[in-house]
Amino acid sequence: MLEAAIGKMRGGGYKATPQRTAVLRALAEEQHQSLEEIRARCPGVGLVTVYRTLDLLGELGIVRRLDLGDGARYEMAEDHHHHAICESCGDISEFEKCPLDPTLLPLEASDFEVRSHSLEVYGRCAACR
Amino acid sequence: MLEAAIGKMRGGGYKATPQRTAVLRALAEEQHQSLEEIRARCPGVGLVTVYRTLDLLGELGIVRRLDLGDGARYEMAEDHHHHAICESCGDISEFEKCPLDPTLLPLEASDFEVRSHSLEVYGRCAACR
DNA sequence: TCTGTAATTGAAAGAATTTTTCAATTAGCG
DNA sequence: CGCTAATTGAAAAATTCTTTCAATTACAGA
Repeated sequence: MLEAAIGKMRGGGYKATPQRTAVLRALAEEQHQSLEEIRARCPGVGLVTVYRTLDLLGELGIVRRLDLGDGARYEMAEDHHHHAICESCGDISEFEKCPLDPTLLPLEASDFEVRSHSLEVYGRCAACR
Repeated sequence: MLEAAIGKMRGGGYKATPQRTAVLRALAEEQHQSLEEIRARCPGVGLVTVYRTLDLLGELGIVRRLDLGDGARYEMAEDHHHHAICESCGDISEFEKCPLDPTLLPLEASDFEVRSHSLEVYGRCAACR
């Protein structure tokens, strides 16, 4: 999985530096991390490099940036999924099954070409009820 | 509409100051404004007061904060709607018809109590195609 | 394997955004 | 109309992200 990402970098003409792979490894350890959480997992890498690597991985489609109300978070893009955010404890969980009904999308009719979408569900998780 | 919001403020024990109503009026003029756009519409109101008013209106459910990738934006909560964001020109349009199929939501089964959701659709608008 | 070079790194400075502090002002109750 | 707790805003601080630039390094080609 990391190999695939590293290949994508090299394929794009970018160097696979130790710093970049360290950030990648950090991202692979847990989803939805804040910048400081990522930084804590790759202590040797400078702040600026982390930012730049996240940008690069974002452009390559390897990483996605989230903004769920409490600042920026980052996750490996991997498979299509959505987020369920508990308003009580802040826990973020993922679900794969996409509840979007494409036939209900009125946008194509209005000449808007849909490329992607993101869906966030807010509520209370099992533990908090 | 502004009256309703002002009533909600007073009902919550908050004062309806000229600054707060000025921010409300600014918000009513256009959806998805950045902080500076809002500020430009109520020049007499101090920066801190704008931030605090947006917080307050958010707590009261009158205003919603968005984060669509280019920093914070604010909109009157009003009716349930979603956003279509053009990746080319950045234009944000709204659509009311919710394409969520509730029967596909697998969350209730996992004891997650859904309270609300937000859906953003990314792509290219008619003008940019 | 070695070398040259363009890409990359990171410290420091800067910019942008949001929050805190606190003294002065004011909305609205009685 | 006066009192008081809530509100305001200027200044300073905190936080978050970006730019700059000299030093370092990955890796393509010899």
